Amino acid sequence: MASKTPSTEGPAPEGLLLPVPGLAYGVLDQLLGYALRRAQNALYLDFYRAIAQQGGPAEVSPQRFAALVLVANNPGMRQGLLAQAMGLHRSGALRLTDWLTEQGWVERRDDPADARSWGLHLTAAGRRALSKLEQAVRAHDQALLLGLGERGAGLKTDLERLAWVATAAQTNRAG
Amino acid sequence: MASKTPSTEGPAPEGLLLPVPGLAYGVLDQLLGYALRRAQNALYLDFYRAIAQQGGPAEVSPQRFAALVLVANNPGMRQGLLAQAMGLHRSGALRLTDWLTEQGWVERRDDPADARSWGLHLTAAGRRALSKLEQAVRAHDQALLLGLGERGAGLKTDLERLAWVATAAQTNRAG
DNA sequence: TATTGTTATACTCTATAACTATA
DNA sequence: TATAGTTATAGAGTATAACAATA
Repeated sequence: MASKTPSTEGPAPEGLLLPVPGLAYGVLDQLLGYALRRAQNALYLDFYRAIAQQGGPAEVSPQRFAALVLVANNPGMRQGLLAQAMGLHRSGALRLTDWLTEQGWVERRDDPADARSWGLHLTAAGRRALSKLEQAVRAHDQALLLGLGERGAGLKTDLERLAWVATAAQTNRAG
Repeated sequence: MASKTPSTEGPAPEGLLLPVPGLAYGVLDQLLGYALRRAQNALYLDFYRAIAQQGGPAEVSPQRFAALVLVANNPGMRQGLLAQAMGLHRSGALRLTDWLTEQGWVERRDDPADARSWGLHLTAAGRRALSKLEQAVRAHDQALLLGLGERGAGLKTDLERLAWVATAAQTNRAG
């Protein structure tokens, strides 16, 4: 490895990433990966709009939303498991949990099975917040599916398969 | 807007973001957006592997690769245009250009039409580097398409459409 | 000895604001 | 007065390493 292993660096799409008329994109136009990046960028930005518009609290990133959903659906889950599920380091899951706790949405309770661990639980306020957020996110997603027409359903399946293929490629190459 | 407009915040997927067996994902499993995030995450990580494996210089992120391609295909393009094409602030394009220049891949020349601007150009080394990188990236992308079978081609089209739909949704909502 | 969570720190990427020089 | 690029700085997000408590 040339230097520090950039393996887990962040991509961080930012502003709108759209084709600029008159610009030549070369290979990029042919790459599935670039099309994926553009789509992800657009959805990411739209996610915030959807939440803000709905009156939901800003600062709820897709990641924070995902964490809230996971805790809601897996009451008592450990922080470390949250980290694993979200592809984060333990310290990252800590920050995430801190933030959710500061919002009053999540609670750390003692884990009866292991005194080192926390069990994460939604508070009543967390359930209310999630309910609103989930509604907004669902509507947002539905609108996209609608815009895609009949291909929408297949797209989701294809993306899941793509994630699988890319991961398998990694495993093969690494292992 | 509720607070500071998080509009252009970075998502920064990190480690591998895969379904953890036994964990309940709730809505996430139903969301196109989450499937997209997972796919993007997997491809992003695989991109580095593909480049590193091919012997290419590490630290070449998808973004840096894209910038290199853009400069190659639009000789003399201004930094500001690069920023626009990549959804970045001017200062971000500056850093990006600085890095490419440090690698000896890109050169800033005076823009004959506007003394305030630079014209960005690939160096000979840049052309060589791009040639190697492009080969690796193309192979990487091809492997993914292959893994997807007949749905691969359609997927790219669908993603482009999805980006368009999400962007239109934003514009409608904002405007 | 390994694991869970924490703390402190550093690194990367991005944006904002103020500045220079051109237009 | 507006634009291109720069500089300096701040902010969000992540990782690393060392530590305490527990397994």
